[in-house]
Amino acid sequence: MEQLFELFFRNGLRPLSLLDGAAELESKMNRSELAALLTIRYRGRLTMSELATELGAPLSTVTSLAQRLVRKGWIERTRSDADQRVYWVRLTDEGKAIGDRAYATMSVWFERVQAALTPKELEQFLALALKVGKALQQDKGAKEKPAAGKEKLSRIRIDD
Amino acid sequence: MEQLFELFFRNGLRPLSLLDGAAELESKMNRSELAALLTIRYRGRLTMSELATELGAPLSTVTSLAQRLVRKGWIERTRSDADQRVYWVRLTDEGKAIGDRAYATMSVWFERVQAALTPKELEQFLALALKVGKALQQDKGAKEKPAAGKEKLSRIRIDD
DNA sequence: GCCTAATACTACGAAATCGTATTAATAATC
DNA sequence: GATTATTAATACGATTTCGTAGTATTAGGC
Repeated sequence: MEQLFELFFRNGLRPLSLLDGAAELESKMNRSELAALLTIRYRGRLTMSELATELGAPLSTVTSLAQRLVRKGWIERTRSDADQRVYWVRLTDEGKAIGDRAYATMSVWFERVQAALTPKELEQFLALALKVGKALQQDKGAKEKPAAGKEKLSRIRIDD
Repeated sequence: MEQLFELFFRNGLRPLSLLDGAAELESKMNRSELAALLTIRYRGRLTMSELATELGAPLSTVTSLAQRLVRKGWIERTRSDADQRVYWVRLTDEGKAIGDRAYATMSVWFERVQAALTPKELEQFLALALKVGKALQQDKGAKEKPAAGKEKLSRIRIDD
C-alpha cells in the first residue's frame, strides 16, 4: 500500500514522470507539449478551454502553449462559427505525423503492460482502474450517487 | 490495447488537484512544493539529488525549490559530515505541521477510492496496479547512453 | 430590444522551471 | 600523493507557467 501510495503521488503530481525513454521525443518538445499533442490527437479537435481542463492547466498557460505549437506548425486554431469566442484546436498534418510517432513510442509501454498481465488480469485491471478513475474525477462537492458504475466485479486469481 | 490507451488518456495526463478544496493550503503552496513536502515527509530525510529523482525534476529546479522552502521555514538543509558535497533535507517542525495537514486533506482521495470499490476489489486493484507499475518501470533494452544531463528517474520499489 | 451577467479567450508581468556551465568535494588510477 | 575522473550541488540566462486584469462575444432577465 505504501508503494502504491508513492506511485500514485508521483504520477498524480507529475504525470509522465514515470515514463522515461521518451528521450527522442523530448528533444523536440517538452512534457506539456507532448501532453497537449497526445490529447489533441486523441480528441480530434477541442476548444482552448477543453484543452486546458484536459491538461489540468490554467487557460492562460494553454494560450501560450498553443501559440508555441502553432509556431511549430503542429496545430491550427480556427474560430468557431457558432460562437465567436471559441477557437477550435486541431493537429496539422505535421502535427499528426509527430503525434503518431509519439504514440508509437508510447505504445511500447502499453505492450509491456499487456505482456506482464494475463488477459484476465488485464481485463480486470481495466475495469477496476476505470472505476477508480471515475471515483477520482468526481467533483468533491458533489454528494456522490453511488449507483452507476457499482456493479460488482468477479474476483480473479492474480499470478505473481 | 485501445482500452489501455483510453485509460491512460483519461487519467494519466492530467495532474490531480490534490489539495482541491483546501483553499487555505492551496494558497500557501504550489504543486511542486506540495510534492516536495510530501516526499520529504514520507522519506524522513534525503539528499538534494534524491529529492530531484523522487520528484522527477532536474536538480537545478530542485535547488531553487529547496531555497523557497527554506525561506518559508518548512525545511532545513544541513551539510553532510560524511560527504561535504551532499546536503540533507528534512522538514522543520513547521514543515511537519503543514505536511500533516496536507496529507490529511489528501487522504480524501484514498477514501474515495475505497468507497468506490469493495474490499475485495480494492485488494485486487492494488495487486494489479503494482504489477502494472512494475512493468512500466522495467528498463527496456538499455541501448541509450544516459545522454548527458538527463536526470535518471528513481524507481519505486515494488515487492511481490 | 436593452442592460447586466457569464463565458471564452488573450495580455502582461511575476514567479517557477529547465538546460548548461561552473564550483567544490570525493573517488579512482597510476 | 599527485592527477584525473566523477559526483553533488549551485549559478545563471532563457523559456515556460501562472495569476490577474482586460476584451470581446453570447446568454439571461425584464
